[in-house]
This record gives sequence, C-alpha cells and structure tokens, in this order.
Amino acid sequence: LSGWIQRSRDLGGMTFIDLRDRYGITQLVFNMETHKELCVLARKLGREYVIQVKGTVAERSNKNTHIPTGDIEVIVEELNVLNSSEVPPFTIEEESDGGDELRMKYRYLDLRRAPLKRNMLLRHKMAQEIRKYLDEKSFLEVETPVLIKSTPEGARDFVVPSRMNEGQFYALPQSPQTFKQLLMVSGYDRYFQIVKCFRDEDLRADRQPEFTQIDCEMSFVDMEDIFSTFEGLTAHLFKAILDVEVTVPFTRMPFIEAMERYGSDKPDLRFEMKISEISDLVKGKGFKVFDSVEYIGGMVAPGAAGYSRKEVDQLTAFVQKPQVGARGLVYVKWNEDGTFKSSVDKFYSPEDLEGWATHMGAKKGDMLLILAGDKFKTLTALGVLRLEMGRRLELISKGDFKPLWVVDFPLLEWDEETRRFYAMHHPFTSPYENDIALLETDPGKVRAKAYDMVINGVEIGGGSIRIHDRQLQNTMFKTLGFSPEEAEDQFGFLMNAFRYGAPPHGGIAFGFDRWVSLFAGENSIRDVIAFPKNNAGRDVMIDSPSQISEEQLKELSLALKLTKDKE
RNA sequence: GGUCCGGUAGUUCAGCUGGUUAGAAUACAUGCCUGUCACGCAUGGGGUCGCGGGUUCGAAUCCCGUCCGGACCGCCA
Repeated sequence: LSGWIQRSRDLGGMTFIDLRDRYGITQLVFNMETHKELCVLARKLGREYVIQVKGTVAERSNKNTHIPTGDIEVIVEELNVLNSSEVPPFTIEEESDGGDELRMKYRYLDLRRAPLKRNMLLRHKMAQEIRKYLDEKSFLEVETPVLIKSTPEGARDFVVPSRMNEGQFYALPQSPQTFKQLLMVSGYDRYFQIVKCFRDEDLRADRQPEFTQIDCEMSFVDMEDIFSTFEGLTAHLFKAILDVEVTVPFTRMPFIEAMERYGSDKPDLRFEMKISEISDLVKGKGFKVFDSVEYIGGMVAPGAAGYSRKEVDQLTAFVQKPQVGARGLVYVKWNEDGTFKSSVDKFYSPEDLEGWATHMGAKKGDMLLILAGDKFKTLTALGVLRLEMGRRLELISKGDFKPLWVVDFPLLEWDEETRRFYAMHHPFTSPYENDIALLETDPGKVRAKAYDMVINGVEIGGGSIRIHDRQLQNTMFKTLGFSPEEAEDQFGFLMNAFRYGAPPHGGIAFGFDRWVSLFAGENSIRDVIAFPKNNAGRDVMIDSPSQISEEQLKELSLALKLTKDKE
C-alpha cells in the first residue's frame, strides 16, 4: 500500500497511521512489542510523508463505524519512506482550515482533499457519460482549432501574436461556432466536442476566462429534434450520475413569460412566487409614484404577513442596493384577522388592497411585495427579490431539479449607445420563418429559433437553429450593420461554404463547468476546475499572466506601451 | 470602469468607543502514554497586526493612499 500520511496517533506502545491514497484512508498499525524498529520509525513520520508498506490485512479489534475501511487495518511488516514533506500550509482534510487564497496558491495540495477529489471524479464521470450517450446517438467528436481568427462581435477575444506573420494575431475561440457549422456543410451530420473556450471578460463565481463547453451540432433538424436529443442527454446524466429521474419533455417557456412571471431569462422553477403586474389596478388613485411609472408589479410572499418592521426595512435596503436598483419597496400585509397594513395606506382603501391581493393570488397571512418603474428594469429587480425571498422563506429545497427550455428569444437587441442592433444570441441564429419579413421593417420584433436550457436558475446551455441560406445570412449581416466588405472579411469563409450545399442545421452548447458544479452542489465553478483562475484572471499558483522577455517581444515584432507604469 | 466586504501567530479567527507585555483554537516541536481513530495529558516556540503616509502624548484600532483576496454591477454574441 502506498500513499500519504494523513495523520498519526502515537500511543506510546503502539502507533496508528491513517494512510491516504486516491481511493481513501487505511489505518496502519505499528506495535512496540512485535515490530519495535518499525514502530520507532513510524513515530517520527510527519503529515504528508509519502510511504509504502507491506503487511497483513487484519480485522480490527476496535472497529470504526464512521469510515468505510473502519473494519480493517494493516499490520505493517515492511515500511519504506519514499519522501518526506514539510508541514503543509493548511490541513489536508474534508474541512480544511485554509482560506481560499492559500488553497489556490497550493492547489496541488488542495486537490489532495476529499471534496476536491470527489468533484474531479464527478467531472470525469460526467464527461464519460456524455461521450457514451452522444456516441450512442452517432455523434462524432471532432477537434477544432484553438488558434483562430478574431471577430469584433460578442465577447472580447484573447489574442495570440503570430511570429511568422508580422503584425498579425490569432484569436482563441469563444466557441467553435463557425467550425461546427462548416462541419455540417462537410456532411458530418452529428458533431460534438468537449472543448475549452476562451472569453476575455471579467470573472464571476460562475465565469472563468477559459472554460469547457459541451459543443454540439446536428444537421437536418428543427428545434424539436434538438430538444428531444438533449433532454435525452440531460435525463441520461441525471440518471447515471445522481440516480434522479427528470420528467421529459421539459417545460418550454417563452422568454417574455420568463421575464414577466419570474423576472429572469433563467427562472428557478423550484418554487412558485410568480410575479404579476398590477399597473391597471393601482393607477389613478393619486399615488404619484405609481401614476408616473410604466410598470407596477409584485409577488406574494407566502406566510410573511408577520414580518417585522425591521425585516421589511432590510428588504427595502436589499432592493435599493445599486446591484438591484429599485427606488423603493411597497409592501401590503394581509393579516390573519383579515385586516390590511401597507406602506401605501394613505392612498388606498382596504378594498383596493384586497383587490390587489386577490389579483395576485394571495391569502390571509401573506405579504405582497411591490416594485414600480421601467418595465424590464423592474421585472429584473423583482426577479432578484423573488430569489432572495425564496431563500429567506426556505422555499428552495436542495436535491430538487427543475429543468426547462426558455424559447422565443428576440433575435436582436437594440443598443442605444451605438444606435444599432446586436444579435442577442449570435449572428448565425435563424429567425422564425414568419418573422423574416420583419427584419426589414421592425427588426426588434423578430423572434429567434434560439433556446436556453435552464436548471434551477442556472443557464446550463443554449443554442439555436442556424441560418443555412446565404441570402438570409446576408440580410442578417446587413441588419446588424455590417457592410458587405466587413461581412466578407470576417465571415467570408462561411458565406463561401454556404454556396456549396449547406444543410439545415442547429445545435447547442452546454457549460460543462456549470453543469458539474450544479451536480456537485457547489456555488462556484472554481470548485470543479482543477486549476482555476482567481477574481482578477490570475493563476496564483503558477503566477500567470507574466511579463515576457525583450527577445520574445522582438521576435513577435511587438512593442509595449503600458497605460500604467508597472515598474 | 464602479459598489460592497475582508487582510492580526503556519492556519482560521477574536481583539468594541485609540490606552500596560496583542489573545483563542488549531497546527508545529519536545516528553509521557499499548486499541487510537478530531486519541489523551504536560511543556514549549511562534507576530513587520498587508504596505506607505497622516492625526495623536499614545494607532492593530481613526483618516488618506496603495497592494492583495472575495462577492456583485457594468461586461459576458
């Protein structure tokens, strides 16, 4: 048996060592009476020493029911110390005493801990099951290049200078989007790849600059084929990994419904508390705040009529945080005795309030929480408040999984700053046939054949049916404000490919890291990535990024002009 | 680009409105202990209070700046 010393217990006459390897813990026993020299040596060994032992596996006289190997121990007859270890900077245990920063710096030690090991194992198993399922469905795994071409749309690219092509740069792929479409043109009608993608944007708990996608594409399909194929993948993963049965087909929710009822394009369906609009009920009674805004809406917090003044103040402060951005919070308590208490009693009669409460589906003992303002800003704030209330009222149960498809996204988003439309998904997304005419007249109204898979409020994946028609793709580029030259320069290869018999196709890409962290019950994808980057995009273990030498810069024909002098 | 929280022993933290020699737990070291498994008991070492400046008789504590870490907004087709 070979491994690392987790801990040793020296009782004088005998010494116990917990030996840890990839598979778990085994107790080694050394006895002064029977193996004096070994026992003396064993007493000197410290935590994380690497040792190799031979001995006899024996049933313990004192069993430990708390660990899987608690019935047995190894009576050591040979001991080989393979390496010593300095005292590690934090404890290598289930619950380490180390903080995040330290554990990142010594990630190779953190990875020795059981929780990280479990996550790595889970990740591996999920990748295997994904391959198994997709292989069975005749998907072909094809590797696409990592050094590709920069495009201005979408996320910021990471770029790589080319030594052999002076003054020119590769870009790292934000996704293999165009390549998988070209593979469809090539006739590989079912493609997938578990692939690293790169986006030079700020990080979050669920966002890393390099991350892994399960990238898929199919030919001769429409949305329903995609849904059933990947509901199948999802159900397979849930069954194989968590032994959870999920119901197929999944709920399909139009984007507008997700926004209006859940205040989010990725609704968490594990609890109700839907949002309802009450603009028509509340306007025209002399309350200026409500009369002057576009939208008034709210939700019913079940059983929350007993909330104290302090708790309501807390909620008000919560929605007023700049991240949420509401101006204020109106509450209406429908007390158990049938009376009403609200922050707008001056303006509305109990009959008015009962009207709202009934409209919103409240009952006695509930509290209405109401926000007002611009429609989508207010809905988004209500969505954040909904999640907060779900947590506070403990309406969200762990181990419950509610997947759905969000569908009927708008194809385009208007940007006031640059005064042009942007593709909400990407410029290759197909509009609904019935909406194509609107591209010329009212582009904002065009719905896309795009879809997101959402589980428990997490966007797990998204995709679309693509445009495979050259003319339509040209119209799309035109609507997005590309000149024919720009379109040719950036996507000429794709447009050329479409000259030669492009099949109808569509696909989806899943955020593998997010999916693993969802299954692992982790809040951050860092916990399921072996060597992640920190908040500032740094790898604190290898200390990257770093400067490069003058020689390297010269070879690349690069000169630096730093905005901040880093010397 | 912005908002908020944090940085004190190897580690995790406490240290309130400024006031003797900066504490606890754990880890570590030494000794004792033959059935432990978070072993126990005893003893001991261990601090540039992130860094720089300021206020003050006096700063871990207050102020300013800066660096580092975390959460979030913007950003992420």
